[in-house]
Amino acid sequence: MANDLNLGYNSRRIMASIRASGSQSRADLARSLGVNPATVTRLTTTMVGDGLLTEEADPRRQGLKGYPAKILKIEPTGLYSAGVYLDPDRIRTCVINAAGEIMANDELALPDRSFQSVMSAAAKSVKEQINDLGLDQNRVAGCGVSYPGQYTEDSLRVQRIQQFKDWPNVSIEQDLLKPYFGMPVKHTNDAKAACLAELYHGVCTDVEDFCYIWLSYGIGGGAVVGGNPHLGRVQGAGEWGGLFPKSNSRPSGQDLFDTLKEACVPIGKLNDIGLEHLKMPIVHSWRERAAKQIQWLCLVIARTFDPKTIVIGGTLHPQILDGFVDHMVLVSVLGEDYQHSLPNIVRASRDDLPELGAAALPIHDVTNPTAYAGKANKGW
Amino acid sequence: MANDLNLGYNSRRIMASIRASGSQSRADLARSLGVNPATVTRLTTTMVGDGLLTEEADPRRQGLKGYPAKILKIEPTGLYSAGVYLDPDRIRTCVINAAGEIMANDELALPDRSFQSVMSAAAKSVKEQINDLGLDQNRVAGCGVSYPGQYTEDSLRVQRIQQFKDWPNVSIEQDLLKPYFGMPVKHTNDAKAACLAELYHGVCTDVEDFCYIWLSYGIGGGAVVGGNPHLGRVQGAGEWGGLFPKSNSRPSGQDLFDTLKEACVPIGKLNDIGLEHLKMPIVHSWRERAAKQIQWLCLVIARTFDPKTIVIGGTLHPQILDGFVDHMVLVSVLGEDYQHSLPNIVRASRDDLPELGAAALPIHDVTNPTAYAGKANKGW
DNA sequence: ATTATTATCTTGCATTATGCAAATTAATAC
DNA sequence: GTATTAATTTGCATAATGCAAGATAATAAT
Repeated sequence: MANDLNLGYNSRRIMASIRASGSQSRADLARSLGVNPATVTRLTTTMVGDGLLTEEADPRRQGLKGYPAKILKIEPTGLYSAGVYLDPDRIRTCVINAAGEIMANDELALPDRSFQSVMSAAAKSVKEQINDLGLDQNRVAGCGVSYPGQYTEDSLRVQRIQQFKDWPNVSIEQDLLKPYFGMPVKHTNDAKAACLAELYHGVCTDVEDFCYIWLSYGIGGGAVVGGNPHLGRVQGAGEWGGLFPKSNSRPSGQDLFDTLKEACVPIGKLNDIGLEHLKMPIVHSWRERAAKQIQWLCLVIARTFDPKTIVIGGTLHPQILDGFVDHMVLVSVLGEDYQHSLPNIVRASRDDLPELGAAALPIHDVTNPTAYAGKANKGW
Repeated sequence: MANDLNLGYNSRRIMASIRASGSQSRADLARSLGVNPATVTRLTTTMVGDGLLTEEADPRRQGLKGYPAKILKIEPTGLYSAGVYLDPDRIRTCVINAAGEIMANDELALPDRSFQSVMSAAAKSVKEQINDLGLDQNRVAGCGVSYPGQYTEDSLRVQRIQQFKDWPNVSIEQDLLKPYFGMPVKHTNDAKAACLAELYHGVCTDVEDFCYIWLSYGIGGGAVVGGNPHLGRVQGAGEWGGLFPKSNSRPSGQDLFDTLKEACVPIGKLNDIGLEHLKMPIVHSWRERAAKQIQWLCLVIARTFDPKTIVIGGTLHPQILDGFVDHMVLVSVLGEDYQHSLPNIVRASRDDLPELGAAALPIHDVTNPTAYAGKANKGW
């Protein structure tokens, strides 16, 4: 399957419903999706046969009348996906299963920054993992690639990433990447990948509309509308960083980095920030100021996208990110004139592994109803 | 038809394609929609038979080889829709055809502000127009209702409008309005209705993703994502007004109104602003300041939704709105650190008739693919 | 003038996905 | 042991589409 795996629209809706609402009986699925029970039976029997779903007894249905429902759950071993995260100075790779569990992962130094070297090294690592795990390549949905940085606008609809300026323009249409990996490859930036990680394996599996605030060296993010990542005209949707002009202080990791440097507290990189730094007054006041800026950003998000949930995550020290969420939870009014209750503001759960979101990209392509690109003959 | 009119998914896609790209041959439709020519033939023949589409000779195809294509256009008389706009002190109603032409309209004073009186009066006016035009009720898709104001959050998902505080909570689910009109009724606020007017009969018929800045007494707006209005958690998506705290000066009609009042230039209502006011220095400086605020808003929109187009419209004096657009066109850089070209920023074309957008609501429901709610069995 | 070429449109047949209704199944309730 | 109940399955009908061959109406070539 996988590469020949071509799930129909309602099969994808079944996958989405189980991911969002958990394991369900066929009857439940039929009710919630508004399709005939017979249809669910037919679709799920092939899906169970293909190893995508598993049947098990319903523990909750003890003592009730009627035919005991058989519960359908997503079979972790039914589908796998590979993920690659490209740091400026290293490559992280992984293979995940359908449950979002890391089956294997690896970290390697960048050979050099040429497109060929980077992609060859990444592909080699991924292929090794698939081999070592003894996976059938047909069960691997594809490989996702993510990287830090925003997109720059070019002629045509081609994008380029700042960290790798000498790369050929990697377009979504012309697949430059597939030759390296020998399977479908999709790519996006780290923040948008983090979005997908939460949508598929994190705190937003049951949320149709949410926004993600991704705090790393820069301030990135993304928006999911109707269960689908919304990218925008120049792939700039949800790139909140631009709301904080670089000439001012801003709630970014680079800003904290610079603040520490000015205060003569030398750190090599963001990850070097430890508990001893968090206790420092200068960091404390930075966190207080940044929290207020994040609050303003949440207000802007609430007034633009008005999402159900706002997720905060990134590579900043977890305690700093936790602090931002705590700040928002303590706030009773989001901002001036904001008459509503706060949207649900939560901490990201899968921002520790940036390659996980990348790996979710092919899964999305293969199993999400909104990504369905088959013949369009919806209903009658 | 109409009330029994139940267009399938691909039939709706055909309507959408013709609306967006203009009259097309069946072959063009088949190519652009990615469906078989035979399918287009079958669907369009019934649609022509139902009077939704008309066939005509293709003038451009003179002198070319091959079977001369027959061009399909939307038949204006194939579908009608009624619209109601509720001002705080008057009711405006209209009936439009499928081409968005006003077939009849009316303006009446509010009898009183009770729900019953307002709805009865509006329904009576609409029914009279349908009768006078001699329309088959089955050709009327329904009635749309719009009104100024934002939604307030209530328990459950019920909304209420400030101007009509004593109204029963009008939910989208439980249809309180249908009994008055005897046909399907949908409602939304004036800004979101204006969005639809541009999407169906204005400057955004070919734009999948756009944002609308609606300037009236207040600052409203909306966002269309993937050809569908995005509403948000508390129907607050695109309500940009909240980005300008009321404690400060803001680019709203009320703010201009107050500015004039302070300068001892008494006007009764927004519509009283005439050319003589536009020449005044105080208005000039207000416009300059407001234009900068609108520019900032465009920057925020570009950094959140990143839409293809931003539409500016409303009930402010047209020259003021034109001025905002002109300001944006002259600006070469949208804002600090904004590296991209500007989104397309245009003047609304259908903001003169607020009831028009309301009338587009039922048309959207009946003909838009994204609003298709039939059995979900998209493709194989 | 006739034939070839071309592109659009249409029709017959096969296929896919689904709904409906009746039948089957496995539990509890009486 | 029989009735009731709810989930699931199966047989049959139906809707929507694709494919391929054919019909149609124009221009181009001979």
